[in-house]
Amino acid sequence: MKISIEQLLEAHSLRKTVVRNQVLDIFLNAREALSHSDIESHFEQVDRITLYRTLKTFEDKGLIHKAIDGSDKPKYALCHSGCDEHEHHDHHAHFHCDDCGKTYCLDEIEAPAVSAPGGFQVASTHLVVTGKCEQCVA
Amino acid sequence: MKISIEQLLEAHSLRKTVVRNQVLDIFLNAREALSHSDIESHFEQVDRITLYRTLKTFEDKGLIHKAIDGSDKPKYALCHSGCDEHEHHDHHAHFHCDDCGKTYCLDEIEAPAVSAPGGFQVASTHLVVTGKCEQCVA
DNA sequence: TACTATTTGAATCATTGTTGCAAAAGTAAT
DNA sequence: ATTACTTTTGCAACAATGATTCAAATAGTA
Repeated sequence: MKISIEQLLEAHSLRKTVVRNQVLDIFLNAREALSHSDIESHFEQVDRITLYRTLKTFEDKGLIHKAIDGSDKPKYALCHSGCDEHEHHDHHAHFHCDDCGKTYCLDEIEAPAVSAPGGFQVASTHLVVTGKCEQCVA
Repeated sequence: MKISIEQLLEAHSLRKTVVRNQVLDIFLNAREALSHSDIESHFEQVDRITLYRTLKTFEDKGLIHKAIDGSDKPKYALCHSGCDEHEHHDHHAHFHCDDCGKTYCLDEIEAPAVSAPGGFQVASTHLVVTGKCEQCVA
């Protein structure tokens, strides 16, 4: 059973627009996290700025999350569920391939809880794993 | 007992220049990881490009390491020891303050070993902790 | 259909980062 | 100290990323 794009937008109280539909479609068909330019190259023509704003909106509303991978440019991936306007609940690790540069969500691996040294107040932890992905190992 | 800047450069077979001395001095006196612009603002006038190259050289040679903190701009901190041209040995976590944006090395906390899913070949792991730092909690 | 709020696209600007080349500075040998 | 050689620096030019402002287009609703 597949979640429709329209349902996703509606569930997060976002208007259904052409750009948002297209961007969500790209995310739904992607197996790795996507950077701004990754998404841009899926389009024949889009306004870069609109894309920035769309990504920001999606992140704010809890449809996608930033995949911290240690690279210079931010990448995004779909949230699974339970994320909304008020809080993200993605605590899985992310894998970054040193060869091809792609980033994958490792949904099975949780970032460990950490007790920070005195004075520091911990809000969340992120685990980044680097190495070679399936394609690049072969 | 203090390690001199000259010794540091010599140990990593780097020429002693004015810019490198100044940049190293800044790192030695910093308690948090520094971004390119952080360092730039310590100078009265430097060439931005020279700074980029200096940081790259220092990282390549194992004097500093990139502190992955989930922010958009890379930050760097001094390596403690044991890092050289061929390999970095910094496996400690990094703390990123959501308020002030500063990033600190958590030398006591190690990134956990991880067994990635089939096909993925793990090279290294990084642990990023976010929250509020001492100053911002107070 | 008409009204209102949101979204989009275009222009403009700021920041970050790279590359090529000539001048300057460091290193080593005479 | 002077010379010769290599590395580093500074400058110019360029590319990519990202934010802001404003008017036109579009979505949602009465």
